[in-house]
Amino acid sequence: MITVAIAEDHQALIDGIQSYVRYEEDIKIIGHANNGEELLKIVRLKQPKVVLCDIRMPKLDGIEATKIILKELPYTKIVAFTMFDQDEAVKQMLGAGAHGYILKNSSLDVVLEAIRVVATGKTFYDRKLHLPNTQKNSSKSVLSSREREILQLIAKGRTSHQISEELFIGKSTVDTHRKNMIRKLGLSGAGELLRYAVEKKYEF
Amino acid sequence: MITVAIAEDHQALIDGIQSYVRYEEDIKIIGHANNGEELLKIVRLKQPKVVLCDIRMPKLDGIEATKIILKELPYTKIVAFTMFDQDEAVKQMLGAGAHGYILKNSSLDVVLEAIRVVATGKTFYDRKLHLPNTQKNSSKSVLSSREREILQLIAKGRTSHQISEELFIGKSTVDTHRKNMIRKLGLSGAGELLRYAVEKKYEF
DNA sequence: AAAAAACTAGGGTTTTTCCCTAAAACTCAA
DNA sequence: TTGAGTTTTAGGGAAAAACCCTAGTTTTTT
Repeated sequence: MITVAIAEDHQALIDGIQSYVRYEEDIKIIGHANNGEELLKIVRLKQPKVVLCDIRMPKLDGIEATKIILKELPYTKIVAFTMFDQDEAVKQMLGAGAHGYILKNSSLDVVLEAIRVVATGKTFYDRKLHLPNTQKNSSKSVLSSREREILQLIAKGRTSHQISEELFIGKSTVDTHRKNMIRKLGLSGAGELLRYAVEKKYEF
Repeated sequence: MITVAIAEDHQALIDGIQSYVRYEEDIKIIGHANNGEELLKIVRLKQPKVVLCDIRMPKLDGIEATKIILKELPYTKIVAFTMFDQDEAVKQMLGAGAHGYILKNSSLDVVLEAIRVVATGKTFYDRKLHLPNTQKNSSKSVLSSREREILQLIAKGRTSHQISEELFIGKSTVDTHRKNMIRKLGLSGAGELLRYAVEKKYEF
């Protein structure tokens, strides 16, 4: 029997998972929390084999919670369950010691699979995830890494001139990158690119 | 029998809801989509009585989708189902004609309740929601309604010139509004305003 | 080694924003 | 109802930013 605790901001999703798991004979959900602090209490008390854990949570986020849990109870297996498919989020969560990483836009079957896999001591990464191998993926993306770097700054509302100063390159260079990105992405104008940049930060 | 379509970015949540609703005799989920465009197709084809709709979705957001659906099929009841408990999101969704608004951190029982209530023609607002007093809030807002209207268009990446044509006013007028908003919000430059506009649309 | 892609950049043109000023319309309270 | 304050409207010119064309250098891929 695999005992599981869920930490998840959205009660609706917890309810859904519980309903879905109810008739699985090998998995039992022994507790759930809506924030990181609650999760810690539950884990200390009930010592689940697997923790399913959102990254964005009130009070204590999933990354910090993971570190604390693994320090206190190193045999706990932790699966990150989140909407973020971003370099930083994945990197930090894995850095904290998570054993699996699945995305909320995957089906609940993937969740069950992940729980079963990490329970055996193996790791599990969502097939939709495209960035643990940071090297290869950067080349597959439409935008080059330099372009993405510049896009990050554009997303903050910076102008080409400001960006050129931050990156120690010429304004014209930033302009060129900007132009290329607009072309690659099929956009028209600086405004649309900025909009794209801000929205894509959260990986729609 | 209440027929329901779900539009939701996160497949995991759709699976959960479907599992949860399976044994409810009066509610039947006849389709689900992971983005706004898919939702439109399903709604046109199957004409559900109730649509459960996330705000943030790829391709077409919940607000735009709601407007389109209600124009084509005015008897459809739409419930916004989202993580955002923010003025702007609620206001816009209700402005688009939504009949209910529930939060993802409420339990799935609330979802069922909302579906049943709006199906009878009534409206349903999550108890956790704390801003239906639209009058007071809009006057309390820093920006005037015209300014917010323009900010909407700025958020789409439009230039002052484009906005002036859409609103049938002079470019200089849009410029002035833009300048006043930058001042009121304590920002510097068009880029930061655009960033603000895109982010604050859903108040992340 | 050649080809392709990425990164760099200058200079000139066009577009957009920014700034100052100001009038008409509307709002709300004295 | 008068008057002060706010909102919406707008012009013209200066400044800034973006856009376009071209092109050399470096890096990566084939």
